[in-house]
Amino acid sequence: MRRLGDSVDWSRERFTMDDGLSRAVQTIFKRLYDDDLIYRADRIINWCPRCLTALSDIEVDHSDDEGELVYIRYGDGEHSVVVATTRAETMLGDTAVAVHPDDDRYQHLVGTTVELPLTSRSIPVVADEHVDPSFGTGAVKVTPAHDPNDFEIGRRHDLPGLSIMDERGVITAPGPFQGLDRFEARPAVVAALREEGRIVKEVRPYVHAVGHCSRCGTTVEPRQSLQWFVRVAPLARAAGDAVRDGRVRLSPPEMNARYFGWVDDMHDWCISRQLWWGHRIPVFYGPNGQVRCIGPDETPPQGWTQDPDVLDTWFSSALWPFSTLGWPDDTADLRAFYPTSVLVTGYDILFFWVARMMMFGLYAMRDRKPADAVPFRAVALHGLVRDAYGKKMSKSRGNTVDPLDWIDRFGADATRFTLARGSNPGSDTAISEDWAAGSRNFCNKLWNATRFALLNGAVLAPGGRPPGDPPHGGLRAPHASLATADRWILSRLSSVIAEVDRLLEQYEFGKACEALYHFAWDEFCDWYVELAKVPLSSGDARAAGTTRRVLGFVLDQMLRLLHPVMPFVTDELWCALTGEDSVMVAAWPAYEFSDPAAEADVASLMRLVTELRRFRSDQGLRPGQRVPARLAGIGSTPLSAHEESIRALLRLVPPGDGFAVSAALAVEGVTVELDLAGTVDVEAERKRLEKDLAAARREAEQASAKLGSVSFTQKAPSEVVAKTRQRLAVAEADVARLEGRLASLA
RNA sequence: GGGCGCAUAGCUCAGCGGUAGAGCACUCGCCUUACAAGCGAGGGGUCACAAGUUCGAACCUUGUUGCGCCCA
Repeated sequence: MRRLGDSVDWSRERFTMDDGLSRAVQTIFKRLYDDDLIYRADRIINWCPRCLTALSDIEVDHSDDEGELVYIRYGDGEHSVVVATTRAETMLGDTAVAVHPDDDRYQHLVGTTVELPLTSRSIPVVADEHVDPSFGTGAVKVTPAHDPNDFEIGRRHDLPGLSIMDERGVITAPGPFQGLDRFEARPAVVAALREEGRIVKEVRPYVHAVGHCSRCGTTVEPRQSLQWFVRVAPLARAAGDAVRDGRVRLSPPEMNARYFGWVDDMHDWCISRQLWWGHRIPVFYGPNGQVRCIGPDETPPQGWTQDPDVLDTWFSSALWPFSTLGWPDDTADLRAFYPTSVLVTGYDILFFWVARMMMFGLYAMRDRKPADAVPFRAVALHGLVRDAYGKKMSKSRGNTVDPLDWIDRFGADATRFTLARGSNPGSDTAISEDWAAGSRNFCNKLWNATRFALLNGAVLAPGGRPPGDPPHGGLRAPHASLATADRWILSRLSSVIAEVDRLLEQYEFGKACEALYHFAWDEFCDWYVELAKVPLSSGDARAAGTTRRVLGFVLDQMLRLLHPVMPFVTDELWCALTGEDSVMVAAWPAYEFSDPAAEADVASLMRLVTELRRFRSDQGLRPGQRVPARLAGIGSTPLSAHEESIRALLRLVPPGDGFAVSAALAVEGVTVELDLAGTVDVEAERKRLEKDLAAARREAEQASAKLGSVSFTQKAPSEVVAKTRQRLAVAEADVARLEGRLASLA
């Protein structure tokens, strides 16, 4: 972060295990406990037999794995039922068989008992609506101590839970399987059942979803145990409401659906972990079975013992927006900075972290007015960084990027700009060395542009004021001494400032970068700088002076705009340009100026120049070769003031003695007559004209087809119709001109 | 199994009712005095498929196919 130039207040670095944060954890735990929002209960939880700890729902990763589906017959003859299972060993803990109440196949069994194989037990058959009659045989084994759904069925039917496995996944049920690991017990149980002729069918491999510990990958084992929970219903509702009523804005808004889907249907949060690392649960047990939650300023009675479990790390992380500001004390920081303005984070932890910060923030600050209780007013969710082909980066794939390596090779600015440029809200970012190289090239471009400006005496008005007058306040109307090109670039600058402002406001960093990139490279460097060379070398001191001021001003503003995404180069260049201390403390651009006429004129100039360049290129003329030319009719066009610029950009020299027109092009109302010393490549020119003619004809056809439709002219908005008419007129004129030119070539 | 999203140029992505765009890659020509990590020009797309709505659809609706993500 430091090397990327992140401007953060390092003095506020915090760790969730710091004293202050621990105090916040204890405080909120006690409040929740006293409000009956934290409870301890015997529940089925996700258990990792390797980490030996409970896991919350979101710490379990599901994947489709190959397993087996085994059909087992319970009971005999009339009194038998076949159940299907992927975890055969759990049958040792079955305490019922369940069927759907409307399932005719099993009506006669409901209320009776069947014999459970391999044990000497008989278990009841119960009817439960949650059984899916279409899955397997429609009858399911019920293992309340080892399956969450079965646990619920057990609760509804008052079935006992029979625990047959210890915390390491080793069978504890007395008998031949005792002491076997769950994965050893599974085939052993199946073999024993087969021996007894109870296996009806075996499907192998059977692909089904299996939960894995997100920390170590071990297959999760549902386990009934005593754990601590947060009763989330009221907290989650408040967290959902804050987004629903607009107090917190998610960006992009498409994330709302996901967020609501989560908070509106959240299971109670299992917060106890059987790990040695973390905040310990502040609950103490007395010698006579007393239980008491101890607050941060209390001391537990002598001889009491603390609960051995620790809290889920997301519990303390959920307090981050206020625990870092000194809460529970009413500190100046808390008053000044809570609610925070915007949380920038990846969408992958919207649930882990964002939803929980919302719940705890709203709960902890519930004494404030609702608008100020939220932990942040906006959440800007960005995507994940992926490789050049959009694939997830992973060590095993070997497609990871070390940012420090890129910083060494391409520079911090290029690395940072690449990341910012690829950032579109809510979607992932593909990055590659090609992009980083492109960003580095852009840094070089800025460097060279600034070099050019300084070499040519670019200057800034005192205080970085814009060129032209009046010098202060309001919409500035540049002085009449400004050239069209100057007014054009200033007008464009103003538009870009407004656009970048708008985009940054919406966290559209990629689009903001793109806008700046094109302005800086295509408009400023490729056109303005080239146009500026004319007055700078003209010997007209006044014109040169104006150009120097505009050059300086635009560069100054541009570097300020680029500074957030390219901090180092822009600071270096800006200081060199302005002689000030740092662009970091310079004001954000707010320049406003609009000159549509200048924009139109320069657009016309660009079209003319581009067309002539195309001609030169097609004719195989070297870029540096000077060609005598006459710009006939330019006097009556808006380009009349720009003949010198046009000549400079196109290397056209005035016609001398013996000037002989060998080619003439009509563009933008000007007929450019060129003397190519008689060496016109007729074939190339014919090809060029034929291509243009085909395009013009296609254009004319499209437009006239539209206009020929009565429903179009009647129903389409009049401005669209007018525009189409104009398109047709232009296209037809082009067709006529090109046909004429082609005829004259023959 | 449920929900959400995406299919646009070789690659990565913008555009989201009115003439298909960018960066990179590619082709050609250039040491044109800020920049060869550059300059100029160019080629390349029935906007996944099929119906529908509309004067008009890459864009709206429905379905199909293929991918991705989240949750069971």
